[in-house]
Amino acid sequence: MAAEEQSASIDPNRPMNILDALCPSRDVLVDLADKWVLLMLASLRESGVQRYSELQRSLGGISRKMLSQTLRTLERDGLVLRTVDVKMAPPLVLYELTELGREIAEETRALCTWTEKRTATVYEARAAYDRR
Amino acid sequence: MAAEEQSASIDPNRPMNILDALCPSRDVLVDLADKWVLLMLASLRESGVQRYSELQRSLGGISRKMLSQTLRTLERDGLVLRTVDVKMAPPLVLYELTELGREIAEETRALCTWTEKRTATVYEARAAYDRR
DNA sequence: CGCGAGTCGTCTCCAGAGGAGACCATACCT
DNA sequence: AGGTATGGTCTCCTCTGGAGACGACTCGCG
Repeated sequence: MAAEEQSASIDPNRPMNILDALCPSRDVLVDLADKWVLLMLASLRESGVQRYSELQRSLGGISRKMLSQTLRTLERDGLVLRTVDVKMAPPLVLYELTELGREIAEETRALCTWTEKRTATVYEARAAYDRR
Repeated sequence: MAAEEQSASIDPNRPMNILDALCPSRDVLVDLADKWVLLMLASLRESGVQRYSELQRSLGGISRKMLSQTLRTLERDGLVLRTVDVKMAPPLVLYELTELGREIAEETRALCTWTEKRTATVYEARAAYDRR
């Protein structure tokens, strides 16, 4: 563990401010502001519950390493619930959003739909920029 | 430029799907799903227009390198407008959101406010996870 | 019965991204 | 003259992310 600049503990009197590098909320944002996290939230929001390998096929292009890592981050943050059925072999592992996870997945939905809707516009802007 | 798996050109017939690694929209999402991008959108949304050094002070903890890099990405994507006043010395450089940028900054607002509101809950979830 | 395939991961290796800090030209303030 | 500010770029160096191997187990197929 590095002696890096660590966010202070939560002080109910000081308002949360994402722009402040030392605010605890910055720490949470860092977890969320990630390609795989947003895609995972989207996939689990649509499908309800998925197993490990289903998620891998669903999130096109994700490696097993990032799949495990992202799932554990979200599980630790209380956004994803992991359930193992030990009776099965190979074990059946299921992932689904918690109530908190469903909340944030709802908030990030707009980001995804905007992206899909505006992709063509962004592509045109890029082409125009590159032409200069 | 690597011969990496590149997103295909835009086909109006095929619907956009962020979960597809080859869909052009994935490419746009990758630009947006970034800590500094979300913070920059938030800062410019609040302040309207800011100069380079103001932005650096506003986005707590950002390095000049990432500031320049993020600004150029957003400018290329058509989300940020850069204006230079050459008459000034040292030159006055201003950054502001374009119309497209204001659109996406509006969509990401919910993500930021949710984060600030739910930070305490996430911190509790992390503590509970780490205790096990 | 042996073989390939599927499940749910972990481990190692390597290239690339991100952060820290130096450097630069210019101009203003004291 | 020296310190400060502006808007960057450039060079390190570390850390992260992706590719791919490996593992233990079980099922279906021929």
